[in-house]
Amino acid sequence: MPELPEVETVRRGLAPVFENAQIVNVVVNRPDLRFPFPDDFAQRLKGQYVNALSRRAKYLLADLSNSEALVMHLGMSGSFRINGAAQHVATAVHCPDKLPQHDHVIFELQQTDGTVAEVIYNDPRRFGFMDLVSRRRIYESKFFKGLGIEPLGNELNADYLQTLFAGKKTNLKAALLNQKNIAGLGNIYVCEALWRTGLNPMDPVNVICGEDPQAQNLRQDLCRHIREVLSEAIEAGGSSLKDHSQADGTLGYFQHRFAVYDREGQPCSKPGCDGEIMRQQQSGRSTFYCPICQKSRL
DNA sequence: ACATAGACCTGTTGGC
DNA sequence: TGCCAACAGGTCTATG
Repeated sequence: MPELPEVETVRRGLAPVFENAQIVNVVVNRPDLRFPFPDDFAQRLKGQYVNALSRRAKYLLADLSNSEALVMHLGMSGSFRINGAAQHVATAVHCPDKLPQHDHVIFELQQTDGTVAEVIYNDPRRFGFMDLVSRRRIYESKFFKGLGIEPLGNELNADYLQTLFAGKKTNLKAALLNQKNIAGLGNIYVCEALWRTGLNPMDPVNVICGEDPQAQNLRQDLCRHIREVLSEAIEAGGSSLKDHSQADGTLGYFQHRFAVYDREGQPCSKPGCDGEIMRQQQSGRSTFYCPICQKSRL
């Protein structure tokens, strides 16, 4: 589930139960996810208050009262759900003799009104991970050091792309996926942003570099479309592939608005374009694009 | 410096 | 129905 809009959706869903709550218990059901849990993970969390739940790129950050931060990444298949008492019963009735698969971490969070909420991290593929990092030095930590700019902030603009891409030959798809350039985009939203801009994913980044007006416009358009597609997706509660849901169980619906992603063979929806969406592998991952309105500029 | 392939995992889907 | 290959929202490493 997790590119920037999905992680932001998760953050918004979890913030009400995490923020200002006290972590009264943590259950860890295995020694590792993608990486081993840090030493004394549960003990270090127990008793802490959560001051804020924020996001950087595809990471969630819980600021703790002991000045550590809980860093969480969802990998490919990580998700959270919040268990109220009622839902607990419902689960028990539904599958009485079976524990839910892949529930790896359970946070018990005491709310300011005294009730306790359970937040459960589930991750079938275990590409996600959690760590504890000093809050003050978090941006020097291995996860955040070298991470590129936030695409929704002011730093993403035509000049930034010119500086970043000038003289490079990397293809546009790879450059936008590279978290060192812009942090938070993933396979879906890169494909969508390039389609909106009419850029060919296989073209080198220098097709949008230079001082001529057309290149400048393309850079501006790309920035604008990146921001737009991410904002619209956040607005829609993210994209729910498979049966993936938000923390409260509702589904995001941006997947219904994909123009190219997972639409191989379907007609291009750009007005006046009669192209058909193609799929092509780029460094091992599927790229979706319209060969007509995303023609190469070389 | 950069591109590509492979690795890490499990689950789902589509073809035969 | 069963089996098998291909594929999946991410990122890290090794190799050319």
